[in-house]
Amino acid sequence: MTNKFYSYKLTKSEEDYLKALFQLVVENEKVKIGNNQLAEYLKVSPASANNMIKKLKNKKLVISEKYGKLELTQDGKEIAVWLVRKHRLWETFLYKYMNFSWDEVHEVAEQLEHIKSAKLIDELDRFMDYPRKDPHGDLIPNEKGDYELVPKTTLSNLKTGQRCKLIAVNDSSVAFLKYVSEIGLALSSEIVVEEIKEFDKSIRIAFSNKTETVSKKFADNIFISVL
Amino acid sequence: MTNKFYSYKLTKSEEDYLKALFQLVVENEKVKIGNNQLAEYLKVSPASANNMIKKLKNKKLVISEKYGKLELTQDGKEIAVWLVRKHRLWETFLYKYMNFSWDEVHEVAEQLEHIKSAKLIDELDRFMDYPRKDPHGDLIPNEKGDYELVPKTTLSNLKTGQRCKLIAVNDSSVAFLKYVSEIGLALSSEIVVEEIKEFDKSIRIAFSNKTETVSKKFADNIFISVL
DNA sequence: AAAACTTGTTAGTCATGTCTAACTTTTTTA
DNA sequence: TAAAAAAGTTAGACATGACTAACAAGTTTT
Repeated sequence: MTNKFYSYKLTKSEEDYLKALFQLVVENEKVKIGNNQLAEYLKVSPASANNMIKKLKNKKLVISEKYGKLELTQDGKEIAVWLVRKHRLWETFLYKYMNFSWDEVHEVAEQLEHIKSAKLIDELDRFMDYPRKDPHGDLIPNEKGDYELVPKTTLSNLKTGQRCKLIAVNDSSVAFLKYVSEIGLALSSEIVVEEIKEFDKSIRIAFSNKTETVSKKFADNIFISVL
Repeated sequence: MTNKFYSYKLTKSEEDYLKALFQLVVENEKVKIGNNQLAEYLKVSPASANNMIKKLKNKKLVISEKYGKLELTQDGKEIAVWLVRKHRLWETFLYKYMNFSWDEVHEVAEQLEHIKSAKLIDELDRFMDYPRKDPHGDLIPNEKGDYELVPKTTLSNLKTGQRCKLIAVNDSSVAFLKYVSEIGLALSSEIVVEEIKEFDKSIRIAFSNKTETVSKKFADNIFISVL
């Protein structure tokens, strides 16, 4: 309750848009994020996104000029980080205590992140002994709102012969997460790039004594650190 | 997810109305619950309640004739019990693991009970080792939807000299719950009725080596079993 | 630089759920 | 039992947040 951001009294939708903007603008470090990209990301029409952006501009959480790129204000950014923190703490809780699998946590955490109670989040953090990473390998911002961006390279950026370690996955698609765990990849898996097919840039990778061929699209969503 | 009631795809509001109806019609065993009582309970206008009742009648969750009393169908009742189960499990979780006090649990549980995930509730139940009572002393319906009503007598029904044990409190007002814990009453407290004032039916009670005088309204919200 | 394409905006509609004000029906009470 | 009070209903307005369709502004392409 005694969280400065609750004075904004945002709706669930407004929160969704702020978090989406943060993930597009800040986490992906894209140069320019426009209205239509935001709409596509949130699976709404461009008109809906435009409409919401107006509201968030009135509330001084978003800045943009007409026909210009979208940006978050300092407050907008802080609220978004707070939402990311809540999302990741809930994911960790579901995974570690509620027996949820990798691919099940996201959907329920999307609901739980909108629960309004600063105390609940602080206590959840304490209860889990202040975890630093969520089940997908992403860093959890602390209670002061400090966030760190892991410089993320994707598997698709590697050359033949390189070795790497899986540090995170893009968690936005259940189908993708299912696929990842089905073929046996997990956090910290060591992967060797055996071959990159000229034709469609699909990649043959080796890990834990097996070999799999994955598409470029798949590899785009696997974040790794080069070994 | 694999809960039969999710096929109804109810909104948060629809769920609130169903739960309210259950608590008025079934738990309080009132003979007749009308539209305006429902409205008052939910703190909405009679028009709003009327509007929602129409929707729930279309969905075959509520039955009533024009100008007649309100009732839940079997499905309506089962959904409401499921909501009560979720609410009470979350209250228990907040109280036992998140260091929430008696008077803090209700508000947050009101939000948490709308989270859609049957798995989460089952796991939460398992995690807490299948608790039977919530922090206010109310019984938690099991996963099959069996619910038990504790025959509730209120403190205000006792005569001078009678002894009783506090088994539950009405959890609908934070101010009330705060008052209860401030004067030192808790679940299982033994109370003796020392005197009932003729003038306003206020009651002097003795418990844990102290004496307090409480109003009739207060005593109406304290549920006890006679010793 | 004009045409074509992409992106952003506006106008108008719809569903949900709230409200007030006015009206009708039922119940109470004098 | 007839008037008054209480309870229930309807009509119409509003806010939120989604949509489609049409249009305007920027960006490429040729």
